[in-house]
Amino acid sequence: MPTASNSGARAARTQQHAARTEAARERLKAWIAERGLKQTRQRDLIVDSFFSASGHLSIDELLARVSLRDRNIGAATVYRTMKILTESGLASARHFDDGQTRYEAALDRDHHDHLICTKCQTIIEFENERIEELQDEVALEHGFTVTRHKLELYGLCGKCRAKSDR
Amino acid sequence: MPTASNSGARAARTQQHAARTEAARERLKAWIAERGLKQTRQRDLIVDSFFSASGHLSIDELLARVSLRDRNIGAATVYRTMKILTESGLASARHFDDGQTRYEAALDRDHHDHLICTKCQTIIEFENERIEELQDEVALEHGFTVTRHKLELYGLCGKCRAKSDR
DNA sequence: GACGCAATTGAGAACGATTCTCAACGAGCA
DNA sequence: TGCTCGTTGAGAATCGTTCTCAATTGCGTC
Ligand SMILES: [Zn+2]
Ligand SMILES: [Zn+2]
Ligand SMILES: [Zn+2]
Ligand SMILES: [Zn+2]
Repeated sequence: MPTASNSGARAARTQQHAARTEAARERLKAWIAERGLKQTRQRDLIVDSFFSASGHLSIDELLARVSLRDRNIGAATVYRTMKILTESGLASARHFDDGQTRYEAALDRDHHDHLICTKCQTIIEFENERIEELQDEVALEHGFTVTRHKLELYGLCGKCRAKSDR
Repeated sequence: MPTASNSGARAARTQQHAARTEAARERLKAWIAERGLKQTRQRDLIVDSFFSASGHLSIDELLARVSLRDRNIGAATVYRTMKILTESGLASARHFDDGQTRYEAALDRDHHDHLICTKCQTIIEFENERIEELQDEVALEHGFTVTRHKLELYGLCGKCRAKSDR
């Protein structure tokens, strides 16, 4: 039974990713056409690899996935494609404290912030409406108009703390 | 009268910086001695330049100040010295979204977060106890133990918004 | 004050992430 | 099918930062 429900969950996730990839490709196609750009085999492959993965991918990680399908795709193309995805609003770039830019799917996604385990690199997403409100209040008190913000909590996740407590 | 009060305020600030610089030098001396390191003319000059300035300095900005007093001090030495100040807890490194590390004095300073104007680069500091509490709550809900966090609000300050509204 | 040695320094090389350059290639359109 | 440009891959270039190394200099010891 656990096996069945696990594979069921996995199948659902896969299907969800497939739908998401599909939608992303549609939107990108339109965005690209609007500006007289071109759809290429490389871009399709990169976009596919990106949306069929989950989480917060670095260029290296994405390139690794892409290379499995076509080892001739260069890093520059991956950088260029992610820039396009970011500009079109389909992905968003995040700069955590590990030195490299990470990208996450932004398609129909709400705003959220992150909890990051400094030991195992697990990233957990959260939304807290009250914090968002307080941020606006703080900004207002200082005469600021906030256009974006970054809230990252770094620490140890439950598993890693358990290990280090031992 | 405004001139007098301005110069008075300036004098008070200068004096405050002088006291701060003094205290920092004391502490650094002890910290350095404890580990068998050495006090050098270059370090003294850099530490002096750093603490007598205010705000969030980049290495470039600090090096510029340092160079006014001794044009032979190399960038590597500034990097090395700021690393020591950071490790000793006298300064803290911040990574805003402009690509370079910025340092601020951390001597007897409470935790605070930042509001950053993306137009004129003004940085305003704030503390909000309620936000800090909510962060801990969020972390707890996810089984995390937070060791540090980053909260940065990017937007336009009052002045810059007024200009762009025109 | 001189001595010895480890710590420090400055200059430039090396680094890692990212962007740029450029010649070859290939989408999209007539 | 042929043209025109946008795109590609590889390597050079860039930028902030760290490393390397030979020369220098604190600083405890005599
Ligand atoms: Zn963890
Ligand atoms: Zn996320
Ligand atoms: Zn401003
Ligand atoms: Zn600050």
